Amino acid sequence: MPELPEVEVVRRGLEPVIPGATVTRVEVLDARSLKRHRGPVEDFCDQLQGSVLEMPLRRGKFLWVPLAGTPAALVCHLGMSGQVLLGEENSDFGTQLRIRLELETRDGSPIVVGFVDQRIFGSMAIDDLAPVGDGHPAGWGSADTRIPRSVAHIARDPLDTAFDGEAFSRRLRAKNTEIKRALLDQTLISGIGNIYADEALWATRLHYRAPTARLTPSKVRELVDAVQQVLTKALLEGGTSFDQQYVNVNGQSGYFSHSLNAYGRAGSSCPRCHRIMVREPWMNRSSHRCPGCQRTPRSR
DNA sequence: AGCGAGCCCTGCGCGC
DNA sequence: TGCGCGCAGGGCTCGC
Repeated sequence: MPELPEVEVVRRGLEPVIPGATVTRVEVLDARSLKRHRGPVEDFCDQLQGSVLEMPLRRGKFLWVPLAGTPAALVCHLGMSGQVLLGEENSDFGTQLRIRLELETRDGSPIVVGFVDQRIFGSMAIDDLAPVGDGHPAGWGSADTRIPRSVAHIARDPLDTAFDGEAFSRRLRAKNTEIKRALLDQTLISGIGNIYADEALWATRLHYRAPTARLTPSKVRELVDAVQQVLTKALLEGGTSFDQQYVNVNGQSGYFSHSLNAYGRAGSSCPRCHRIMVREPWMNRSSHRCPGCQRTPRSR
């Protein structure tokens, strides 16, 4: 479940059960899901085993859970197809289960966390926590001002209370690149992926190749507003799911796919101007736009 | 600095 | 039925 709303849905699902829980057993079924863990599999297991978990935090698409009384956290990225599922001792998480954690919650009940990942682009890791530079909470979820080393380069996301829209605008307009590239640059603004980039660009009538240097401050403000709106709405609807691949911690799909205006709508008419929308190859992926209201920018 | 390509992977739906 | 192809919501590294 890759973009910000989907990851936040997962974080919220973990919120009621994770804080205060003790890890009683760690099972790594596929070591490839630890590719970002610096160290051997045993080291990951040993560090987690017996740890008490704190409130999960999220910045952009990264999720982490500080380990109580230590300067370390369990870091999780879902990649393209990762899921974090809650279950019981006898729950069947299927053949794509990569990591299994048995916990005892703070009220003493047993619970199992399954990390399921079809494509194994996602990962779990134990990583060191270091203070963020600005003194604000490091992410969404708790007041903790420490961030995992491997997440420190990720910019604050547009739903973060410490997100600085003016600073983003300045950095964006100073760049010599195209707007969709910039929206997907997680070191500039985080949490946005292919779906919500296409949605925000449609909402503001911008072509994905529009040069960032030509955007006015007010256009950037409009774009940031659109991004915040689409992420917030998607979150309220439980995220975007096209299939069983993208689900919350209970395996349920979100409803936002019904609200998409651009992504996946090639061949359908634009909800605004009724021209037929197109899908175009872009950066080994796809971009969706309306040829009527998102005109090709003049060449530089 | 920015960009394109390639890589990490599995599985689905499609056309032949 | 089977095969090959293109496709999929991410991120990182490399060489130019």
